[in-house]
Amino acid sequence: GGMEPFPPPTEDDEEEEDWLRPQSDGRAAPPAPTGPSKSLSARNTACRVIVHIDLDCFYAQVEMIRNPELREKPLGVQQKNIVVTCNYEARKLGIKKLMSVRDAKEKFPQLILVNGEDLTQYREMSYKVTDLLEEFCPLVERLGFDENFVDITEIVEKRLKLLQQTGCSQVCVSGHIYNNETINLQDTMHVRLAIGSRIAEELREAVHARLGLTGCAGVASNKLLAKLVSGTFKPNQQTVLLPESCRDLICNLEHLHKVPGIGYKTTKRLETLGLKSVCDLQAFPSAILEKELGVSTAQRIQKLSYGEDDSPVTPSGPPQSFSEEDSFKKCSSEVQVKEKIEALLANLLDRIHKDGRKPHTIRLATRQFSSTNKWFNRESRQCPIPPHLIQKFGKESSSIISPLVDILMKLFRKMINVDLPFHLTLLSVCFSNLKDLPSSKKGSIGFYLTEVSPPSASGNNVQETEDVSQGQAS
DNA sequence: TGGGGTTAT
DNA sequence: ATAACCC
Repeated sequence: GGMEPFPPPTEDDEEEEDWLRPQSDGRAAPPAPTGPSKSLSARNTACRVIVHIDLDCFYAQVEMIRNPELREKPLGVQQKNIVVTCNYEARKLGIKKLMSVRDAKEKFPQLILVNGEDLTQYREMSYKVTDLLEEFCPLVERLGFDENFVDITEIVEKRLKLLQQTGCSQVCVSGHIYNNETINLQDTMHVRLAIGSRIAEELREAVHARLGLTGCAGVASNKLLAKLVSGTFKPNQQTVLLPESCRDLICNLEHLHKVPGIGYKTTKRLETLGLKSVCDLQAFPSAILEKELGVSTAQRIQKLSYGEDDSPVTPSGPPQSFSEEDSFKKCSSEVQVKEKIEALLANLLDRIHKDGRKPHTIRLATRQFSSTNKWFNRESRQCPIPPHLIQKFGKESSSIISPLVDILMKLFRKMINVDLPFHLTLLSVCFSNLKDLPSSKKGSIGFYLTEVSPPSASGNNVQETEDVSQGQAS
């Protein structure tokens, strides 16, 4: 049959091998050689086909899978006093994301709430989705727990050639076409996007069949557009954007803040300049914009306002950091701080153990109470983890936990003067700078990299974390 | 407003 | 270490 089975079969051909194999580590990859056999997606930015996959009310879906009784009932996922997300039964009743529990109960007192403060289940399901998408194609970039970008240019290219060989002139679109545009078979980009829509359908179907999750997809020629178009038909549907409707999509955005990449701060500054809409930004003199925001941001966001985005789909690979945080009304003694830290640490050590890599940096973050500006006043201190402790990460947590608590308490005292009264509303512990095992195995790639690597400018390439001048919190 | 994440400076 | 961005 014409349908291809799910992981693309390793069938035929020459240079295919190149892109089918993800590098062992996506981000540590050396600068790409610009040879003649460079993959098309990286060479040609104008002709890409990108899918954005956005799971429907992700946390609520995970909870409904865990407890199917909740399926047909209005369900909210609660963190502290907030309903962070809810299923569609609840949305029908007017419950909104990030609504306070008070408002939600007022709207509908029988609303079922489950606590979603522990992200473990969501995180695990999230990576199952990403892993599944990676079976189709190595270029998968995560955005939060519930969104992924997939660069399917190469798959589309392969199917296009197949179609051309068989002389088949029929192309069928899956799902919606933005603005109800019609496909022009003479236009090769139209045909590519149509093929892209079939692949998007297959991705969504695989996610549903294998994991039981539904979601939306957007198909377009870059990440910005794919993301924007994926939301046009909302639960469990998909939409493809043809180039002719690009303007339409971008100009229909009611506000600058809706453009991914233009956040709270830059929206405020743009408003200061008198800009209100995306069209305002398109028409604004670039020289003035550059003076206000700096050349790089100015040029980037002005391109975004035209729907242009040449940023690549960067494979996320394994996480760069592991963190856990807890917020509360009040924490005001060192003893309380220590208790909170111990709880955060226990879960983190478990996660790091399962990951297998070793963190080389540890960070503590706090939020201090302040009546004005309650959000955003976070501070942090970090330091390298002493080498003798790094080794112990794989083993039982019993021997490593108390030295880590000691380090974290030192970092805490560095941030907070404990001789004065304090009032914390959040504590967060983060492990980062993750490395594979010390790995001095002969014959492994690590052997050659560590032994042959040239001396750094400082003349020391071993254990140079340089996070903090003193080496450790003191 | 939660409990996470990323990259750039 | 912070600031911006994303969910």
